Amino acid sequence: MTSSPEAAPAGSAGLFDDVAFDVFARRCASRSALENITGRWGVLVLAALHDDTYRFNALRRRVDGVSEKMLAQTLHTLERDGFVVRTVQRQIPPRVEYSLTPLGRDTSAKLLELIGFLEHRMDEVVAARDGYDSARD
Amino acid sequence: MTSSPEAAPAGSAGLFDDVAFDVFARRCASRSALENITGRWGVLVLAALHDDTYRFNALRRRVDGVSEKMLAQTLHTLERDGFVVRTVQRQIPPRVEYSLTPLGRDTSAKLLELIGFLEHRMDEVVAARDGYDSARD
DNA sequence: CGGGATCCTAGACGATACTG
DNA sequence: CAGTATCGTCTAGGATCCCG
Repeated sequence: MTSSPEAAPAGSAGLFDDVAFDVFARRCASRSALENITGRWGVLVLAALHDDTYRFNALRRRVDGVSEKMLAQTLHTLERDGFVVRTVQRQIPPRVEYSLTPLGRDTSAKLLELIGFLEHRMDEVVAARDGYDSARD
Repeated sequence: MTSSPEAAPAGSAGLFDDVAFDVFARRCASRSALENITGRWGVLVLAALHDDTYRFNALRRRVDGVSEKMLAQTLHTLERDGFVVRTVQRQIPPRVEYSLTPLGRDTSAKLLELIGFLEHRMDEVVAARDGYDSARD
């Protein structure tokens, strides 16, 4: 195996010492990949695509608040990283569908777990916020 | 229990219909909470704190690339949301330790799963990037 | 319908300096 | 050591227009 310039520096393995990538290292490729899937819109797009394939505007409606520009940009990034597949059906009007790769599906499963967990324990978060805020009016 | 203005609009439950929070809703409190834990520095801080308690500057060294300002800001946000605890020991020089609440620990466990999964499959991501980039030089 | 191109602003972010 | 304060930069992100 040749050396990968994007991997973590040799000898600085992070959480898992059996892999060459370390998100804690600033320049490691896994850091940017993590940012892409946990980014503001990345998480939501991946989570949405876990259940269904979506067309652009349907996805835009599903991910409440995303602009056209950011949705397009997010989809490009996720496609480049191998999480999302873009399928074009030439016809009038054009029909473009977005779905997940196997990698994307496994990733979104993890994200869905996180989201489900968070939604189930949001009452604790809300309580913490209330306490924190009222403690310093 | 009184009605919560931050919860998802009634009738618009998202992924999990047994909770009142929906990250897909723009104004739901769970959306901002999700952003706080999956944000650029939030993930890494929570992941770092899963194993150890850290002092400010040690954490700064651990999370490669974070600035003082962003670390302080991230810690404040996570403390407010009830994920992180700040413990001050008055002495000279001052000693301040950051650790996780039970909620924070459960959350970081999920994040660690995601990170581990990603690092283990980064070769697929790297390959996808190579293919994508060479396809349109 | 699916987006690319442009323009613009708010806020994210980093570097530095300073305080207890 | 553990921050806060200030300032400047930069880019994420929104609004708009337009084309196939």
